[in-house]
Amino acid sequence: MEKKEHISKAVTGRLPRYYRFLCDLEDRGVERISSKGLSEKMGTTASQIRQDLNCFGGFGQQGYGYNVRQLKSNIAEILGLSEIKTAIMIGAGNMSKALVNHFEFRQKGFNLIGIFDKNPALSGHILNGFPIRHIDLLDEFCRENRPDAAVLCIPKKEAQAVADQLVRLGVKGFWNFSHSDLKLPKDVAVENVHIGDSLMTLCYKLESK
Amino acid sequence: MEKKEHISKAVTGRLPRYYRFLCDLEDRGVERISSKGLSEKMGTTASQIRQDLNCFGGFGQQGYGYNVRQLKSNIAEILGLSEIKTAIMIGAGNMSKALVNHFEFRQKGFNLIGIFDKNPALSGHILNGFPIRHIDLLDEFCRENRPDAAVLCIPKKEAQAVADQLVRLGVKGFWNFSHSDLKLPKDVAVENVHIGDSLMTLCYKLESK
DNA sequence: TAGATTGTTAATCGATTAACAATC
DNA sequence: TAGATTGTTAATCGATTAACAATC
Repeated sequence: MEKKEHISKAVTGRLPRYYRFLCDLEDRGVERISSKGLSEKMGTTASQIRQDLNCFGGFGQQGYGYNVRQLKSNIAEILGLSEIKTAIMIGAGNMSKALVNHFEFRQKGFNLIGIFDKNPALSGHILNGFPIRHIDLLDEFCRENRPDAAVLCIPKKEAQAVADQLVRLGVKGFWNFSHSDLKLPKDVAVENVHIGDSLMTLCYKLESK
Repeated sequence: MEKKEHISKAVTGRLPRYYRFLCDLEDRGVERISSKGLSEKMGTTASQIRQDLNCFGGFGQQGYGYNVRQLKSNIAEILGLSEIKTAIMIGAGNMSKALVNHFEFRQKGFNLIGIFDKNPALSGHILNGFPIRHIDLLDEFCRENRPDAAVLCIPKKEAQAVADQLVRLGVKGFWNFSHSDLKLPKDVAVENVHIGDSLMTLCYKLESK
């Protein structure tokens, strides 16, 4: 019932997965689910699910469980998915193509509004409806359009400099696919997708069996 | 000095990042580093670093710190990077292209040995030196080449079925880029790259500021 | 030797699980 | 009402941090 003051990273880190499973349940036409039922699907404990959700409010009903559609919408609200943010993409290589063509930014709370690349040969090309702009136009574009976030699909060496530039231009969040750890002001949000670390972890798991 | 019996997931999850920073230090010609020095670079505590490393052995020296090259090689050994494993890739879309062209599998402990796609039109095409094979040839190929792992770059709906097939064929590890959670036997290793979850997390971080 | 820094134990902190009264 | 299942508190477990003796 009571909203907690501070929510731990452990909890917020699990919210997207809850959301994903609730979307799935809704798609299958499931109307209600108990913490027990959901825990079995997700491979966690009912206790943890209830504990997690109650950080944000009492979304369930004793004797009934949780209404799938409602809980999904509650979590969407918590995640901020309904307040669509704007994002630009830096780099127009294969990773960018993969994201632009196969990834639903909108469903994850973002509206892609521009793509930039330093290669002049790409300028003017269209990526799934988006014209690629030269990186020199970044300043102007940002001043006019004030993007909330940037997706960095550029090499390691270029990432920090571009990120710094974007911070100066008011960008408040980074989705970082460059294989590097960025040093940025504390009020700037960063989500790293370190796929190299992920593959090494798989290597370790295979090794230790 | 003593190797621990069981290593927690929290610890092993940090190893790739240690490795990354040590590679970086080596590249810059740094010979030695103290836990304090490394902790400052990485934004952790010296205590945690020493604690983590001592799960696997006493790699440092009192009064000196750690030898960068040696520690890097120790961690590579722990991660199993030197025992190269074989991997195949399922799906030959943009994500696959991005990985094949820009990602160093070898450095992360894997040798890519084949790419498969269900689209016959792609069969025979070459991706960065790798011929794309039709998915119908998967069984035969696996029986002959016994890949250790598979990289799944296919849509959600197809992922589970292909994974099941591959498990039957002896594949022991999955690097999963499909936007789904796979249900697999416990002795099979899975590393999920849920980029959707990652972007939602960024959305949340932006929201809560 | 004196200074530095590890390896390791003990103390703290946080997260997960268990239990159960509240209540639909 | 009786059964089910939540919300929430208490107990357990694990992970991080602090401290310091060992030692290079």
